Amino acid sequence: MANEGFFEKVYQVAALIPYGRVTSYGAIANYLGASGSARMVGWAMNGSVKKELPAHRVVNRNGLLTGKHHFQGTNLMQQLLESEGIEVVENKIQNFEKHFWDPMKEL
DNA sequence: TTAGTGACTGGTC
DNA sequence: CGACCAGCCACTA
Repeated sequence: MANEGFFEKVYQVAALIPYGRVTSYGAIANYLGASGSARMVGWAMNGSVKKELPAHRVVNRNGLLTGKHHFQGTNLMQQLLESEGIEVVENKIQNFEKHFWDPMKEL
């Protein structure tokens, strides 16, 4: 687990997010040891679709679907989250702490 | 090469 | 408690 670069690790963690769970960019960045570089996690997610990553399970620390704009349009991200049993209202996850998945804690 | 931008976060006012 | 500022690193023009 030392060959991967920053992006590879981001992809790895994102791919490990279990069904019905969500995490934040900061959590991933912190797990990678780059807590101050949460933006890079978001930038890495730029190729999430190509990497087939469940980017819809990754939101900012507020549980807000900040990146939903990068999805196919509009409510696709919210739709996916709701399909997994996650309550989403106005692009915001309800009970975020309850659905939160911490890579540092789970991994 | 320099400058600008961005799927973020934490602290301060 | 809502809004603003600064730090962070990679990529594009």
